[in-house]
Amino acid sequence: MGMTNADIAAAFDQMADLLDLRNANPFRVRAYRNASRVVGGLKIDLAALIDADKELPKLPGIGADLEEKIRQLATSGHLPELDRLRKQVPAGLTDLLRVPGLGPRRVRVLSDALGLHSQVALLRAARDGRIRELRGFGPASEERIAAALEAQLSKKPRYKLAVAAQYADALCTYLAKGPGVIEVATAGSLRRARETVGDIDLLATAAEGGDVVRYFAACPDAKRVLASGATRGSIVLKSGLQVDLRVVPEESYGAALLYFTGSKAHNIRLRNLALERNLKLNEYGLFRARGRGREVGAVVAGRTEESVYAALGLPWIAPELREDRGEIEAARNGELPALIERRALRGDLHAHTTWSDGSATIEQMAAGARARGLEYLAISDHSRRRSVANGLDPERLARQCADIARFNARHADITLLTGIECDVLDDGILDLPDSALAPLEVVVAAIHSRFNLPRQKQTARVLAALDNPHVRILAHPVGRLIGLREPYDLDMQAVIRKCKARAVALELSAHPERLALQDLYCRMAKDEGVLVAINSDAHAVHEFDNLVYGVAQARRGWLEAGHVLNTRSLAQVRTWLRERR
DNA sequence: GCCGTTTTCGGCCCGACTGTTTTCAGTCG
Repeated sequence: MGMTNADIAAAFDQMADLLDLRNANPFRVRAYRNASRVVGGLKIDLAALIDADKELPKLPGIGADLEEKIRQLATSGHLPELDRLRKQVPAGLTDLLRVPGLGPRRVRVLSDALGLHSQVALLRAARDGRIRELRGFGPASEERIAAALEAQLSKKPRYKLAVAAQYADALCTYLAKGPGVIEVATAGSLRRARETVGDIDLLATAAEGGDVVRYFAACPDAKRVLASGATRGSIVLKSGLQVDLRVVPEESYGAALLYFTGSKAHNIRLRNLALERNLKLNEYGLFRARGRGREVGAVVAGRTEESVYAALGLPWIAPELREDRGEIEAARNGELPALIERRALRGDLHAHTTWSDGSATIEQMAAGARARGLEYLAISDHSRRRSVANGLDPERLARQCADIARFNARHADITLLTGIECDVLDDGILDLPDSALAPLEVVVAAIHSRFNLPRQKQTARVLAALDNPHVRILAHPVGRLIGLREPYDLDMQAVIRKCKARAVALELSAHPERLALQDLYCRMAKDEGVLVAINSDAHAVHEFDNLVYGVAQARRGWLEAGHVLNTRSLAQVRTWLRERR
């Protein structure tokens, strides 16, 4: 039936939406949302396991009932209960849940009182002034709904990590000069280094919060102020990016940073751990629980993140791991990975020059790499099929190799490796003949055409390319461009197994538009014993700076330095590159 | 719907802000 984990997760999410709208038990709704997240974050392919008649592993938050529903989905592609619910709830109503400020209760009011079942109809009603008459709504709500819909219908994008990081840096500098501000930090998905960021979360410490929030709201780049209170403020920048600020006293810094960094699922796990120890965790600290309700006792921890984790019996957990994908268990068992850091990278195995579509010469790129602490750099320009990129044919490639040899003879502070980013043609044949590839040190295979082949054909094409004995690295394996082009349809499990069999490394492109391998595939590669190469794919000198984002993505994928090819010394990398299987 | 070395029933994370109220529900993160 071809049900992927993502399909199953989507079905559970729809169940949650529909149950929410039908006013079901909120904990039941949460169980479905939780299950959706768990299934969506799995490395193993559930449908494949069921197909092969194997036992499903015990998954947290998935009991007998949800396991049975997973089986139904995997075998039939349908969930009878979901189909039933769909008939009971007007189509389109779940779209209204996506409107900021609207939850299940208010959507139900809109549906019952005005028969509104779509965002377009809702916008019309808001403009006609029909919303303000409803119980629980007013002129301000109507205004906000109209504004949110207009923004949403014209699509509110998520921002690439590298872009959001620039706004965050500027705001941190501004905030640090605020009244009574002691410390400023970024939190949220930005600190967890997710590949895209929906909004920016900032944290500041100060004795008096209200002044800081007012100073924040008056920031020159703010277009609109959404909220402004004694400890929290929220603004929209001129670029459309939303920024939330939280201000806490110094002694709560660690607890607040933890709380504001998330993820939500990670926080809930921590709060449950606290409850088990008769403690209570909130953004102000970890406290002894006293009786029921909101009353709390003496503070146990909170000044630093480390102190809170320690009081819960855990070592500090890196933000990139905080997704409730097993990091709590790993921490408890002392099995947290020693995550790779940027300084562990000793080289870069994919970069371009003016020989194809790069903007800098071989000499300039080498100097830029050296200035950023790299000891070696592979020059891998495009192959001839990329004619728009001035791709290299065998004759030009041979001349470039001679150039590189001359460079290496003259320079001792960095070593260049000869290479190519070679196009994979339609049936998995490479763009250059073996005679041209054989003398090279690094052949990076890449797909730049026919992205919409069906899954089976695309996979066969990639597997065939991997059978070429000269291929050592598979470039940006899913071809996606964040926000521009979806990943092409590929059986990554099969590709990773083939890489293992052929001793080919998978590239994690640090280019901000790509940032692929995605985190889940990094973990898959690690589990299968396939090396990852974190490469810049730099077309200009400053693009070596992107390597830090590649490293961040690798950290989200639980990778240690030992799992990454270009943390090795030049001699070790050359040995590895020469190996054939 | 899940979960359990005190439990197979009765819990389920927790607080801030807003708008619409006249003390609080709904939404959000």
